[in-house]
This record gives sequence, structure tokens and C-alpha cells, in this order.
Amino acid sequence: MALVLYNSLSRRKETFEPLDPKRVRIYVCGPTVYDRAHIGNARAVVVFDVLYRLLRDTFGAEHVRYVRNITDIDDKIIAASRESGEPIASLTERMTCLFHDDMASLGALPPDEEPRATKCVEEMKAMIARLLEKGCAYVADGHVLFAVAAAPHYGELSKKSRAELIDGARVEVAPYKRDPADFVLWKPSTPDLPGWDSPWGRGRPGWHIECSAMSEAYLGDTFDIHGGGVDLIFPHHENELAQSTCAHEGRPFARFWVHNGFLTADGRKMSKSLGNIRTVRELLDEDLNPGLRRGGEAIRLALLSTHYREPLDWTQEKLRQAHTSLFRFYAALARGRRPQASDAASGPSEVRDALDDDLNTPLALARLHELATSVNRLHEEDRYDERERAQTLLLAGGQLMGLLGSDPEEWLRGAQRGDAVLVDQLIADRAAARKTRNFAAADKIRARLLDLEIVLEDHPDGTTTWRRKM
RNA sequence: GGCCGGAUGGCAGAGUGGUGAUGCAGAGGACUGCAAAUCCUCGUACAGCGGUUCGAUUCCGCUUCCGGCCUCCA
Repeated sequence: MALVLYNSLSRRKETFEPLDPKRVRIYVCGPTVYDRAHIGNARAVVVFDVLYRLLRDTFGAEHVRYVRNITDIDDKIIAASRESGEPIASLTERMTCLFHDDMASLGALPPDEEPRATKCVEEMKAMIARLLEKGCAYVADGHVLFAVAAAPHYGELSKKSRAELIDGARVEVAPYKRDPADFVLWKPSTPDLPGWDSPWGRGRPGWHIECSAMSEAYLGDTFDIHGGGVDLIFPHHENELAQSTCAHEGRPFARFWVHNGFLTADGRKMSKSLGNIRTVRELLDEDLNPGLRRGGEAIRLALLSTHYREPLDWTQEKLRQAHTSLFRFYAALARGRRPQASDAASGPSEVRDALDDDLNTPLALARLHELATSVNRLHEEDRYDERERAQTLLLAGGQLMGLLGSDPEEWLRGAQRGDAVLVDQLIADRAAARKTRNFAAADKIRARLLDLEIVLEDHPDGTTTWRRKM
């Protein structure tokens, strides 16, 4: 089955065929580094990480180029720096590192390129100059503005008509704009603000030009997929599309626009005023299994348990259920001898098919659960060869989604808070007690270990294993 | 006000014009010295009202409710 993606531009699912299968190109809007990543930021990163993995799996890792920018110059950054007194360069550098840490703990692969806006100002200036040349932009009051009138298809991505845009305007229109919908390409900076010299005076770039310039620099005029959150469709992506298309003399920009749905926390939009912003760090810190860094995997699974285009309401219960699912998967993988990751070829077709259908991760996860059930049943029926095959499929399916990468036994045992040698000794003592049918002593050992949050599991073959209490 | 999206069993969450999602929780059974895990069985879910159809949760229309965007936001 071929990969099908919902294209926001056409508002329908389309079969994805890259322009050049040897060079699949995807651009995703990255973070503005002024604060720690929250769970909504994480959703976008994780969703496109799954797409990236799927593309790599389909076209070959060396044939996919994934670019995700870092916005390190922006009014929010300036404001944050002023508030805390931390210099901008230090703030953005620190937040970039923290972002990398957080995303790594969610199992997200780094993109192939991660350009920073401040390193691409020359490219932005060049593009602005081209837009001015072509008459798609004008200088007014120290600003360079994009003239929406020059973009005949303006509104085609967000499906907004010009009239609607004017009607809906809730913000006072700057007097120097020719058209209320015109937007800033370059704005003046005062001496105390970061700025770059330009033909239009010392200033800094507008937000939208950044992605247009960087996608052009790294992926060319036309590329395959442009991703981001739905909230970016307007105005950010609409403006990018207009700019790039004008700068490229009408040649197509992104062929597929892919947008992930919004995330709410306990039913409400996350906002500073409501105080319900959940950062990735904070969720990792309240790890369900302290000591072993694996909470990120449960967060990842929770984010993938809803289809990416649907709204997702983040709750503690959802995270708990994700953790329970992981337990089920790892317990199935831990039965008998563990399968090797290298066996994992391309992932089981049931999982592939689900992901190929517009990244249906909830269905793919359901398929993993079915595989886990079949592993367990085959194990009970002593059909070990078949069980191992099912385990390999389960592992491969999980890894296609960036899950199940830990050693199953380690995952189940969690942090070795107790001394593993001591646990083994106690298990041996208990086995001896059971042999003489001294069940009181045996149960005492079970209780003692349970106090240490260690659960013993007796198996039909007489062996006993242990794991951390869930 | 304009534009978009959604409403599925106790909860989460796929999907489909006519039998089964899947997981969690719950009930019963098997297994177990106890336990845990696991397996098996169990729920007359598709917001409301009309329409199309032999048949609609699935298609169309209307209503109600919820969310997002229109301003910085993933």
C-alpha cells in the first residue's frame, strides 16, 4: 500500500509521490527558542518524527532530507530576554539545547538540517530584495512589506477570502500598509535591539520570511512536504506560500501541506494566564517509573494514541494508559528469549498499512496490541517459534513508530533501587521455603519485596522472575 | 460575525453503507499453595430530528453542543 497523506491545500487525502524518490524533501516549522518546550510543541515534533521515520523506511534513510528551523530572533525572545535580563544569545542557546534534550527523551530523531534564523539573515535579505524587484513588496516607514495584492492566490491555503480577512481583522491596521493584509518582511530595530544592516536600514526580519528563505536554501524552490501545527496555517503558512511563490516566479512551493491538530490540557487551551502549560520537562520529571529514563516513551505513545489531525486533550489518565500499554508490549517482548532488533525488517504489514493511511497511529497501536495478544497466546500454547516470530513483528512495528527501543527486561525491572543480587538471593530463599511447603515464610519474602515495589511472578516451569510494580 | 473541524460503549480511541476495532476500567471463567501476569467469555456504542437507500453510526440536510482559526502560538 502506498503512503497517503491528507493535504491541507486540497483538503483531501492524496497518494504521496515525491518529486524525486532519491531526494525526498520535508520542511517543518521548528520552535521559537524563548521558553521550554511544552507538550503541544512536542506533539508536532513527534508526529513529524513518525512521518520522517516512515519516509526513511519507504525511500531509504539516505534519500530523505528533513529540515526543521530554529527561530532564534523574534519579539517573544526579545521580551523574554528583557524580563529575565539574560542576554539573547545565551537564552536562545540554552533553550535550543534544552529543546534538543526534551525531544531526544521523546525518542524523536534529530532533523538532517536545523538552520537557525540568525545564521540565514543574508538569505532572507536576498529574498526580500528579489520580492522588491518583482514588485511584490514595498518599503514604507522603515518597513518592508509584502503586497498581498501581488499574490493572486492569497488565501488558498487557509481558504480565506480577502473580504473575510478584512472583516475578521481584530487588530488595528498599521497606517503605512497599503492593504490591511500586507505583512512585514523586514522591520526596523532601534540601537538597543538586535539588528542587521540592510538596504532598508538597520533592522530584523519578519517571522514568515525566515521559513521561506531557509526552505529555499536547503530544499530548493519546490519541495515535497511542509509541516506544522494547524494554528500555523494562517497567517504563517499562507504568507510563506505567497512570498515563496512570488519569489520563485509562480513555481510551486510545498506540494503537500501537512498539519497536526491542536492540543488542549484538561479540556482547555494551554495558556500562561490559565497556568495550565505542561512542559515536557515537567512531565518527564513526574516520571511514572523514576530512575529509568523511559517516561518520554509513555509521553510519545500518549501523543500517538490520537490521530494527528484530531484535537488531543492531554490528561494524566491518557499518560497512565499509555504507560499501561507499554507495560503490555514490553511484557510480551520479554517472554522467553528476546528477539533481536536486527530481525526487524520493515515492520509488519498491518502496522505499515495503518501508518501508510495518513499516519493512522491509533490503528497501528491497536495492531501492536493484537500482536502482543498473539505473542502471549502462542507462549501459553508453547509454540515458541511462532511466538518469536510474533515478537519480532511486534518489535519491528513499534520501532517503525519510534517505540519499544528499550531492553524489555530492563524496562520491566525499572530502576534497580534494590540490590539485584539481594533480590535473587531472596527469590532463592523463597524457592527453598516453597519446596518444603513453608508458605508462610515464602509469603513473607513476597511481602518484603513488595515493600520495595518489586513484584514476583511464578511461572509454570518453576522459575520466578521479578519486575517493578507498575 | 466569518472560516474550519468534531460529537462513537464507564473512559480513551479507530473504522465502516449490511458480521469483530483496539486498549483501559468492570463482571465471570481458566491457570496459581498464595499472588501477579496471561489466556478465554461478556457490553444491544455510534448527539438529536428529517431525507436518500432493501438497509445508515457510516451519504445528504437541519438542529443542539464542543473545539480551533480569523492576533503571537505546535
